[in-house]
Parts: sequence; structure tokens; C-alpha cells
Amino acid sequence: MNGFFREVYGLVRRVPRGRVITYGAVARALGEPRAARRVGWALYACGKVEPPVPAHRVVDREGRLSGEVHFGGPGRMARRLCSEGVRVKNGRVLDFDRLFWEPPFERKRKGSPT
DNA sequence: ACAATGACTGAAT
DNA sequence: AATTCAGCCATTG
Repeated sequence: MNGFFREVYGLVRRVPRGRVITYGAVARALGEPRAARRVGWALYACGKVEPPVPAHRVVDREGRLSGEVHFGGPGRMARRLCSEGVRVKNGRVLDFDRLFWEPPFERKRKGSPT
């Protein structure tokens, strides 16, 4: 597995319950702002990863549940979010801007930026 | 190697 | 604000 995938999983796992993040934000946090699609690809393969990845907390830049179809059925992702307190309406997070969790900008180790 | 696709995004219209 | 276009990068046929 590519290190990038693990970085994606590691960051997504840090998304607090009841909050959401975007593909682009994950990519930026990992230092590759153009890697949003790769983030999606990583999440596509996160099903068998351990510990489990809360991929349902990752939405697109408009707060839409673009990966809903990959949760085994309609409404599963939304219901999961709802179960965490995130209100979803018509495939979109309502208070998306308010619930957005800005990730800590972690560099590729090698020490922190200062 | 070429073309098409995709859990994306930003800019232009 | 909604839709369309183009860039992006990895995977797949």
C-alpha cells in the first residue's frame, strides 16, 4: 500500500465524530493540494483497512455525499452521519461550513514547520 | 502506449 | 446560484 493511502487513512481517522472534511482538505493537509482524486481513490479501498476509517465523514467541497454509492446502499452514509449528529438533507450536509473540521497541517514528518 | 473513468476542484459563463 | 469546462493524477481496458 502506498504511503499516501496510509496518510489519508491516518488523517481521516482523526476527523472528530460529528464533523466532516473534504477530499481537497485532506489532500492539502498531506501536502498535495492537487491530490483530491487520489484521496477518493484511497477511500475507495479503505473498506478492509484496520483500524476502520470513518470515510463517511469525507464529503466533497460543497458538502455533498459524493461517495454515498460506495456505502453499500442508498442513504447509508447519510444515516451514519446523522447518527453522529451531522444533519444531512438531500445528499448534502446542512451546516457543512460550520461542521467542517480543518485538519492540522501535518508535513511529511521530518520535523514540524515553524 | 492510447483512451476512458473516477469517493475532486476551481474558474469561467 | 447553477451549469459547463478544463486541470489534475492514478487505475483500468
